[in-house]
Amino acid sequence: MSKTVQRLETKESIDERTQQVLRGIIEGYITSNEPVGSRSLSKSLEMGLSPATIRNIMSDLSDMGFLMQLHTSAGRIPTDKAYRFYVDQVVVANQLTRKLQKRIQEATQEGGTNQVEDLLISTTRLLAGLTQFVCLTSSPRVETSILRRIEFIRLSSQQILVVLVTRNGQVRNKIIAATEDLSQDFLNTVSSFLNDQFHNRNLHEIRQQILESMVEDKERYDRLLAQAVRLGKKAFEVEDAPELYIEGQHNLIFSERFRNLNSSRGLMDAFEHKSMIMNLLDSTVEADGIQIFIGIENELESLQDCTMVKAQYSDQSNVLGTIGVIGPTNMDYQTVIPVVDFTARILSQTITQQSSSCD
Amino acid sequence: MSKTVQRLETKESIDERTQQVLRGIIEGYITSNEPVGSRSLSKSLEMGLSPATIRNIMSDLSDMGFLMQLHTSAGRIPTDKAYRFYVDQVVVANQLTRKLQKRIQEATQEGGTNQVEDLLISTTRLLAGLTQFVCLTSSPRVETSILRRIEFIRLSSQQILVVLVTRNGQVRNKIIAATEDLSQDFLNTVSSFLNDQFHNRNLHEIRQQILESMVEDKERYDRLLAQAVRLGKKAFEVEDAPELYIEGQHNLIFSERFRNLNSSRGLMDAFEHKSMIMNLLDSTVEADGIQIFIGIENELESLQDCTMVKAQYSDQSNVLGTIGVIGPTNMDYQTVIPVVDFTARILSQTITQQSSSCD
DNA sequence: ATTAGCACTATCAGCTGATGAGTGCTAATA
DNA sequence: TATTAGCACTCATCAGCTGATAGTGCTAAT
Repeated sequence: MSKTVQRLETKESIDERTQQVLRGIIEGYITSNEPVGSRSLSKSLEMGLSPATIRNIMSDLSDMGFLMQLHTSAGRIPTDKAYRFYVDQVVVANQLTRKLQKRIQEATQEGGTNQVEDLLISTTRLLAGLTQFVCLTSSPRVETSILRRIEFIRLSSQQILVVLVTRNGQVRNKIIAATEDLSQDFLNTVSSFLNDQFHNRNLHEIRQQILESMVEDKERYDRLLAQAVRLGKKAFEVEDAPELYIEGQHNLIFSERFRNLNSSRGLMDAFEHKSMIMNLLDSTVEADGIQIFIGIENELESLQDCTMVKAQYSDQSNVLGTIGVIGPTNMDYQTVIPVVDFTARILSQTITQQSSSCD
Repeated sequence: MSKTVQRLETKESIDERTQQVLRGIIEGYITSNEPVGSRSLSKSLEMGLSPATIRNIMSDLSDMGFLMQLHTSAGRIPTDKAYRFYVDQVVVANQLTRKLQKRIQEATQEGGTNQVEDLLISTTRLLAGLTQFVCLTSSPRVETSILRRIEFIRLSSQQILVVLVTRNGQVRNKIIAATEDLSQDFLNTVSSFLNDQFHNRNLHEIRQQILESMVEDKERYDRLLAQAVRLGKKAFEVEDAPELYIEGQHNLIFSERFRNLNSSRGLMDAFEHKSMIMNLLDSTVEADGIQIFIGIENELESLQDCTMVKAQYSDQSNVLGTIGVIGPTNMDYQTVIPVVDFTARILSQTITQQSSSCD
């Protein structure tokens, strides 16, 4: 049933006037959230067309698959195909108001402790608040993060705390069990050995190399090296599951805009399966810029009544993660798109600043 | 409007048969979630009382304030006062099934990384799942936590990472700005100085003492001491806001049991004000055991359609925090109470194990 | 090519009467 | 005297009907 629709095409040539009518219907539906009928459109368009003429045009648009009716005597509403047309052909990259820009910038700046986690959470919350939709953010994959510093702290004879700092300011803690009692001094030697060895390498590479070291001739190891490898192995076994931040779920239920959604329940349930949502969020075709998935363009069935607008964020060199919102298909694309875009940019910028404050 | 009702009293002496009827109504309403009428009660009670007699008794109970009617021709439902009677007089501390006990124990055990945060989150989720209500847990107050270890890690000339480990296994990270470039060696000296000085003291005491040191004659300080105090001050300025974990909010909306709730919206909104909820959760009169707040016994207005069942958890010496559920007043007290109780015990037990694995 | 006119249709709010579950009261009963 | 049967009464709910409204499609006139 759920065959994957990559993207709806809108190549067909539609004559100018018809386009204008279509645009009118789409924007009417976006603002009113009500099916739009020929009479009211005739007035609001101010093109001097009678309702009857509009009806003819509407009929054509229905045949072309741009419009549909919920029931015979209701006005028409745009199909996913219409929104795709609208986004591709009509929406121009318009500027955000200075006011809004400032608001985003300020919100991103604040938040005392300058750790990435906090930044991501507050940004996610911000975007959920601004759009009144659900906002999702994937945290940087630890896999590809670059090691800035690793440190071992002896907690007791059986427990060692690993502190792992990545270049972009993520800090991970993990308590590992010690197989023998190691002194703090010894642990310091191990950390500085690992720091020297793996400085500025990404965690994936590091893990690889440690595994290789382990199969090498064990005879050749001195105690330091042996322990370094052993501790390193445990330390870098960071949970592969990158985190996903979700904010604004309550909008799904309380926001008026979501009201003609079939199953907000289904969506809520989907959000429980974080890994699935992660994949969806991070699966990205184009390298940069905004990506928009309208209705059935979404692979996930419970998302097929919604539009997802997302953008990647990155530091100076790498793509780190994705931030996006999920809203009704008749969202106000004209403002949502630039808001997501700008937020992602600011996020990138802030993270870049943080990670460049290394030595 | 919202005058504080500490606790509804149930001193009145009610004759045995009347009590049984009341109990029947309460349990009937708990299981069916429908007002219970005289006829059906007459059958289910099997006391050989005719509906008419039951009606008379019901009428008395209404006068005493134990029952009310939503409308004339509907059956009766228990008042908050009735639930209070039920909880105090009727519900006996019954045992959980072995099966359920095992389930709680297992769920608490798992979860690889043995840090308190993860434990609290997974326990909160567990309890929300078991009860199908909303579950709240307050994390241990950092204020009163006992220092196990503090460590400074030089990230760059301007940034120092503070790692703070408490006795019960909480790890806090904080990046602080350095006023001058300090070597890692020097930082190590500072950490071990602070560790010596403050080992096994709670953070609140430590902060006090540092402040006192600062006002002492500064002339007498050598460089080490001066820096130790300065860094220590920043390091121990941990955010005072303890964390609050909330799980199962969707039950509020999707669970059948919450259906006769006036405003789930109001509750959802209340949950946004975490500090307020925190206070509510942590404000505790009695020292230990289960605490139950029924309907209007709750101070918070939006909670007055609900019952909150909570219990504190602790390590070997101190109360650490509170775990509780919020559900409809006609929840199944017979099982909810022991579930919360048992979960809190297991939580205490697990945390105690963790912190006793120090040297 | 456009439009006016008309028949058609679905939804919605408001009204109706029937039904049923429940009560309270009173008088009969054990 | 406590219990119960009987009866009148009260509401909430539901199905079915109503007219109003807002939309459409089609056809014939412009």
